[in-house]
Amino acid sequence: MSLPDLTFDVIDRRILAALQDDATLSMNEIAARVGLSATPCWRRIQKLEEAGIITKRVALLHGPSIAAGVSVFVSVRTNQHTDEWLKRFAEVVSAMPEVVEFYRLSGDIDYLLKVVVPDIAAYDAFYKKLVSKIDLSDVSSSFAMEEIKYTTALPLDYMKVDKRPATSV
Amino acid sequence: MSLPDLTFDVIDRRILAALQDDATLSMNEIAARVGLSATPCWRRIQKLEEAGIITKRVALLHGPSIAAGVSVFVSVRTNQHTDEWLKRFAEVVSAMPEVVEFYRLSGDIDYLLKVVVPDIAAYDAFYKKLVSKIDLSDVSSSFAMEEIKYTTALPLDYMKVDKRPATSV
DNA sequence: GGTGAAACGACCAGATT
DNA sequence: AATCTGGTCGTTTCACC
Repeated sequence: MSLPDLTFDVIDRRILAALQDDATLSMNEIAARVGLSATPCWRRIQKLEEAGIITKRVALLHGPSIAAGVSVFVSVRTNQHTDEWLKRFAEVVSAMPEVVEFYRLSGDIDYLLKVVVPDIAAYDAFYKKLVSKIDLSDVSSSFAMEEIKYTTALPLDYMKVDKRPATSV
Repeated sequence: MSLPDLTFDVIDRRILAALQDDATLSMNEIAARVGLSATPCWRRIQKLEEAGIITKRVALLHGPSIAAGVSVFVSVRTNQHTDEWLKRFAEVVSAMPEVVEFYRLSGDIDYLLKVVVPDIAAYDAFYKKLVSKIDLSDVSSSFAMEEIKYTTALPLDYMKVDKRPATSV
């Protein structure tokens, strides 16, 4: 789903950058940071939310502290390709809380899952649960030995920015 | 980095669940939801932040609207394994804003990157930039055709929970 | 753990540049 | 469009029970 094509200016981009990094900033802090006063800044943020550009605000947790410190990437290949099977597969997998990301891919791997568990034993249990629920022809797992980078901040560098006297959003 | 082992009770878990899902909830809303009044609830959240369990609060954006709608998974195999090379690799890749996740893996693939770009052409440019910066023996890319699930919410199901008196409802 | 209250920030309206 | 001012309302935060 792609939304109505909007145009942004530099200020909008700065606002998004700030909020992507820290959603606890007060209106005054954001306003100061982007070079605006509080009110127009607030209005812009309202619009960005209404337009669905800002989708939600969430707290991020430290995995290891809550027994969710091990990430596993699961590659799935299948020979089943009916709509029926696919629908069920998507539902079953999406419902599992350990699965934090789930994509259909191009290339020789059909699906990729990112799974978060406390340890290898728990992954084994997860794996068994998974394969018991659906028929998968080929599943292969890789453990993340090290998380070198993880960010929820999308690159804003590709945003088309209107140089205009700010008729934005 | 794993933090001092704390014990949680059911209330803490509920608080984390709420905040993982929606960080805009007011103290009163959270308090009501977890069965507590605002102040003790606020104190718990303070502690969870101080302890580093809650790491940050961020806004999530709608990728397609900001020209960041295409995810690519990049598998890297290398024969270089010196600390020197590795350090440089980690630095160079981490500094690229298109790279939103970056792991060292077990198994036959050494590194996995999740890269976000606006389109295939931009990925091609990214790829060229990447390989120009560091020597990589084997790089293979898969495009996400469909994002079936993406959540920043870690599973709380594995948290060890103290059944202690701890609470009144 | 709870209560009450002061301090603060969000939100909105009106007037102005 | 942006800014400023003012005022209300809800929230956060803290001293105290």
